[in-house]
Amino acid sequence: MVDADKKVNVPPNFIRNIIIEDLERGKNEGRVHTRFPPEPNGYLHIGHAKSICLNFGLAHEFEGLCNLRFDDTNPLKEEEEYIRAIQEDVRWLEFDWEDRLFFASDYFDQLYEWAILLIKKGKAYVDDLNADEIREYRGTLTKPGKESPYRNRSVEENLDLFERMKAGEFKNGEKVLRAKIDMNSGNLNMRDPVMYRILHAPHPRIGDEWCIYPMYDWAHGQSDSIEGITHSICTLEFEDHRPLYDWFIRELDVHAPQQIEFARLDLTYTLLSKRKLLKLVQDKHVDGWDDPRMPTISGIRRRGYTPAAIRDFCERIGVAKSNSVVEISLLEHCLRENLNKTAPRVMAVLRPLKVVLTNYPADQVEELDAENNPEDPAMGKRKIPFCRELYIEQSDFMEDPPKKYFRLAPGREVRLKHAYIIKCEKVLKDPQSGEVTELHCSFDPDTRSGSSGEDRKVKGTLHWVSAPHAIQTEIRLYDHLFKSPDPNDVPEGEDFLSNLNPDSLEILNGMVEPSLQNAESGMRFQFLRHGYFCVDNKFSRPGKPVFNRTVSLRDSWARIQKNQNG
RNA sequence: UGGGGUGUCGCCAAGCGGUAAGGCACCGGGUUUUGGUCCCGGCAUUCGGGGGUUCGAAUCCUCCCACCCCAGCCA
Repeated sequence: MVDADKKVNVPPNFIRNIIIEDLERGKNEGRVHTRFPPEPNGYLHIGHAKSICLNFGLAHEFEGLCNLRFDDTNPLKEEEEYIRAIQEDVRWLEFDWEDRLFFASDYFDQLYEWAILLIKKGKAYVDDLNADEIREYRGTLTKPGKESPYRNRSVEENLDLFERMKAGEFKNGEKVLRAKIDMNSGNLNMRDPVMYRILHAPHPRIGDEWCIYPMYDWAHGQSDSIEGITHSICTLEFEDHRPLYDWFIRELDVHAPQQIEFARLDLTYTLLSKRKLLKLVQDKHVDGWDDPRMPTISGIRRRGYTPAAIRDFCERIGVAKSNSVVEISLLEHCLRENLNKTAPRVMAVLRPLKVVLTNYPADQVEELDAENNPEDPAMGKRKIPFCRELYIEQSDFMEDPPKKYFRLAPGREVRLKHAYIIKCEKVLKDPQSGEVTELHCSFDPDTRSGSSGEDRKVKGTLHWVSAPHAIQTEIRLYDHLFKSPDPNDVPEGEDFLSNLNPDSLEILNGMVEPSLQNAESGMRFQFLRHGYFCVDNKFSRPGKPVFNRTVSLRDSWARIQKNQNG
């Protein structure tokens, strides 16, 4: 039974429609079984999240199953570390493969037997051509290929040679096993594709057992078949490979999964190529795979993104076949929407400006009530200290303010959030630089929040912290890693590195309210009027949190200024 | 005429012969002790282009155009 509630919440897409049709026709005995098949050669990124959400989401929606399978057919590029990290990331996104963790390497024996079967059927042969020769013989996009001189060896000879390949009698590159299909096909994948290559290299998971390794094209479809996968969902570039996968399945006469291709995710201001992300890591342009500016799952996790926001995003972008580039603003919208409801509000001053309340008793400290989240009263209240000396944001004061500036200026009044209305009486400056160093203000004792005088209205409300109680904290402001919406859009002769945003990280020494003293790694907050921040899981120490800006709040004042300045 | 795909608002994306959903972005207005949130309103006479079929076409036919993928013993 398919849950009707689940159905209405999920927007329609063509893959879902295909599955619904299949189910109506009773295909696959009504089963839906998908899989997420990463290669453990790098960290997962937001593009993989789209595939994860699709595969696990569809399985969940139709009461089916989704496997996690590592396509570990190339020991030269794959590592144990990636296998570990990928599982952590999928789990963090809150998907569960239960006991169905598989590896293509689980199937190497079966694949080997099937290869022998194809040899016996005269559908595969051992080729002595080297890599360059194979390329030459393959022909070009517009020119048909030529048959290898070794193409018509006897079954017996092929069997013997293939066995000796496995036994380690030949060096890397000396021989390959190829499928015998059609050197004239317009589809290059059908021009006798390589099934096995010789690689005298240990496999990160199964060690030295093999010195011949199956190619992805030979391993992938059969792995899906073995697992009883009903819908093999993959990206567009494999569309051309489908006829080959179908050919193998037909020759082997085994369960046929249905491959369906969709367009991979592309995002503005970011790069989603494993190769390029690896380069950023290796060349130290970022602080590892989990740098908060990276689009990797581990990076955005460290940045403070929530699994719910990512899942919501993956649902909203839809699934289709046209190449598309999604604006990063949609991701940020999903994040803000989620964090708005869940993140407790606190006050933090990023760039402090001292304020002295001249008519407030020097030795007095008040404990004021502050709601933790106006969106959710159940989150309760906390106490914040208030006294004669405070810090406000430098940008919340201007000596000569422009029109529509609602903040503090000489002679003007503002409300301090959860506290009193204050009035700027005097501006102190550095005689040398002319820089504003301190403000002397008066406060109106009748206007305390929660008191009868609180309904007096002023234009602006500022956040603040009590100077003697505030905790000095490192605050890291992150921005897009690239300054161009399309990082690959560069002048002739340059590469994406020239589009790196030099201002993607700004480290500040801010002042935060005392309740944040013991905030634990990973905790998320809204810094009032600034944005959402989380406690960094790498640089924080007990009692000494470091905050990452996850995403800023929407800033309509910035927009007004921008429009005013043309 | 190498093969395989895709073209609906600035960005995604529904739609599958009955007269263009929705989200993001953007622009107005209201509420607000976050210039946040929330609320209300605006935003494609038109679906890559030309022909055709039909009472009726984004949806069917036809020709054309643009863009993406494929020549790894990578995945």
